[in-house]
Order: sequence, then C-alpha cells, then structure tokens
Amino acid sequence: MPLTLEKPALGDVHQQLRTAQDLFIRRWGEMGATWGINRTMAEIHALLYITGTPQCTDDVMERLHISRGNSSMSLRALCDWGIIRRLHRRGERREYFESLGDVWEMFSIIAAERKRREMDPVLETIKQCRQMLEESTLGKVASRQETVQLTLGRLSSMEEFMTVTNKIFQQFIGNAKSGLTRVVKVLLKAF
Amino acid sequence: MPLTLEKPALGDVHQQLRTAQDLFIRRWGEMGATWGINRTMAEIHALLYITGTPQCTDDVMERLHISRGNSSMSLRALCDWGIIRRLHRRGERREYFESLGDVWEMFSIIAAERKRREMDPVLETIKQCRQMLEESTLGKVASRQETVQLTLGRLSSMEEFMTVTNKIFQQFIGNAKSGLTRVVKVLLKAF
DNA sequence: CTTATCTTTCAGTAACTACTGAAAGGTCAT
DNA sequence: ATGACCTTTCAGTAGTTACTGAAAGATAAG
Repeated sequence: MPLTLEKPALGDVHQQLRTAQDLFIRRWGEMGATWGINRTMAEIHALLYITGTPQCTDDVMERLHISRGNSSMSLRALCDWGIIRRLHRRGERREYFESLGDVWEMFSIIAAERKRREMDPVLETIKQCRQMLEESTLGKVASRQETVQLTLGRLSSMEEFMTVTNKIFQQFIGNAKSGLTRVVKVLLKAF
Repeated sequence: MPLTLEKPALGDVHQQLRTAQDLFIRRWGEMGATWGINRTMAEIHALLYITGTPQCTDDVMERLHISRGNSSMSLRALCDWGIIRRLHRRGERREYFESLGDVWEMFSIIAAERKRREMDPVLETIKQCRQMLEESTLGKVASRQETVQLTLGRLSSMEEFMTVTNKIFQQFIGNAKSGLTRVVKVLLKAF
C-alpha cells in the first residue's frame, strides 16, 4: 500500500471545482451588494470571471438559478459597464459572454465610471454652494457671519479632499495595470 | 446711487445659507445611496458636517423631515461608525451630535471598516478556494485539468489585486491626514 | 415616589428594488 | 413566406429595506 493519501476519483474533480467556484461566486455577490451593485449582477460577473470560460444565457440561468429575463438584463448591464463582453462563435446561433481577465483593467473601468457618476456631481454641487455664500453674492457684512464662515470652511475642506481623491483615481484610470503597480511600488518605497 | 449691485437684506442671509446647506445635504445623500449607505444616514451626516454646529435629535428631525425613531437609530449607527460624536452640554438634558471635522480622518475610518467587513472575507474565501483546488488536495492528474488551471489562475490574479489594494488602504488608514497628503504628494511627483 | 424630559426600541407598514415568465421581437435557414 | 431558435422587454409580483409612531425605558429634578 502506497504512503500517499487517497485522492478523489477523477469524476469528483469536476464536482470539487464547481464547489470552489460556487463559494467564490457567493462571496463576490455578497460583497457587490454592500457596494451598491446588486447581488445577481455581481454573481454573474463572478461566474464569468472565475470559470474563465465563455458562458451562454442558459448556462448562467442554470448555474445561478435565475430566470431568462433576469439573465438577459443583468448581462446587458454588465456589458454596458464594459467589464464583460459578448462573444459570437462561428456557426453558432446563441451568444456567449466572457469576463475581462485583467482585474486591474476591470477596476479602472469601474473606478472611472463611479467617479464620473458620483464624485463629479458632488464636486459641482460644492462649487455651486460656495458661490451662493461668497462675499460677492451675500455682501460683506453678511458673509462675515459665523455660521456662513463655518459652512464655507467645511465646503472647502471637502472640496480639497475630493479633488485629491479624484487625482488619485485619475492615475488609476489613466494607467490601468502598469499605473497601479507603479503607484504601489512608489507608495511602498515612500513609507 | 452706488454702483454695487443690491445685496440681500441681512434677514435673507439665513435663508440663503440654509438653501446652500440643503443642496449639499441632498447631493451627499444621493451619493451615499449609491455607495451602499442609506440616504437618510448620509443626509444626517451631511447636515452635521456642513453646519459645523452640534445639533440635537429634534433639530435633525425638523430639518430633514424624518421621525424620531429614524433619527435615533441613524444617529446611533453614525456614532457606531465613529464619524459623528455625542456631545453633552452642561446643564442641558438633551444630547447633541457633531460630525468629525477632518475629512481625511472620516475617510480613513470608513475605509478601515469597509476593508475589514468586505475585503478581508473575500480574501479569505479566495485562499479557501485555492486550497480546495491544490495538487495536494486534488491529486496530480486531476489538478492538471485545464478548467482547474483556469480557475486557479483567476483566483491568484484576484488575490494579487486585492492584496495590493489592501496595502494601499493600509497606508491611508494608518496615516490619516498626514499620511494621505504625503501619499498624494508622492504620487503627483512620480507621474 | 412622582413628574418632566429626553432616548430607545420595535411591530407594523410604506416604499422600493429585484425577479419572473410570458409575449413580442429578431434573425437565419429552408 | 414559414418555422426554428434565440434575445429582449415589461407588467405584475415577490422580497427587501427603510421609516413611522406609539410604547417602554432612562435619568434627573421636585
């Protein structure tokens, strides 16, 4: 009798792989949910990413136990974000989908979009608020009021913060993988 | 007749200030919602931050048109996060609340908490998945299967990405304001 | 102890988001 | 044109989250 432990039969390997993938998919879905991405979309993305293999609508439906409608809409949304791609196979009627393989690129895409949709409008609002409270709008005496000064101070602190954060984002977005790894190298050296 | 444009009467200043603050509060609430923080909590925080003035439960209720119960629970949650503080005033029965003034510190607190709650579990899951698919678990022949290799590859790319991201977070968290401004200076010089 | 003042809790409900499944819309082969 | 095959849309519904208001709990003063 050999000393090695018993290994699973080859037939079980597929099962084990699926279990591991499902584990990842579930966790990814949970994380997505707390970041404002709905669970199903995150799970679909996780499935495409983790298998590394193009899947068609029916594959997704069966694997995640969701309806055709839901699959269709979620897949489209993921395509709109740009983190998965449609894939036609010659001679086949149905469409397949695959995830980007480069995590850094995916992150860049998401970061760019969220910056545009969520940070930029806030920055614009802050500018608008400051304008409403400027001396030239309110007059000299009024603008000296303590409450006005307090709010103006808070507005500019926040503006400074967001401007800087935006610049960091910009680095990530503009440089994707190479940029990010450079960022990290620089950071780790500097501290 | 003087050349200057007509300025609002002093009585209007308060109104103008409120309007500007409300604008900021609304935008902040909208942003919060898309980041997985509920709108009301984000609005309460925005109110405390932007006024720079401690407010009691009733102030919050009136200003944002929400119920006592909602105020109470949301204020507690914000305290739990650590981005607002309770404030007792000598001789007064009721409690006041104020926001941290340092945006960098607030960001650090939030980043630390989200890393702990959301990134760390994913990293742990990834490790677990890899273990399930290692040669020592699956056996030599099985682990060579293409599908297994694909999934393992995706798992390690993701792990690398998240490890690096975690390190960046760590910098922010550990150094708060001074750290962040240094980070930014370093970054802007390096690119 | 009683009253006044303020806070917290939580069952019930309102509001919202996500999902289904059936129907309509395309596209290609014959 | 007709049928086979696949995708998209969307009204209706299930499921979830957020909110209210009334009741209970705390704390201090009288």
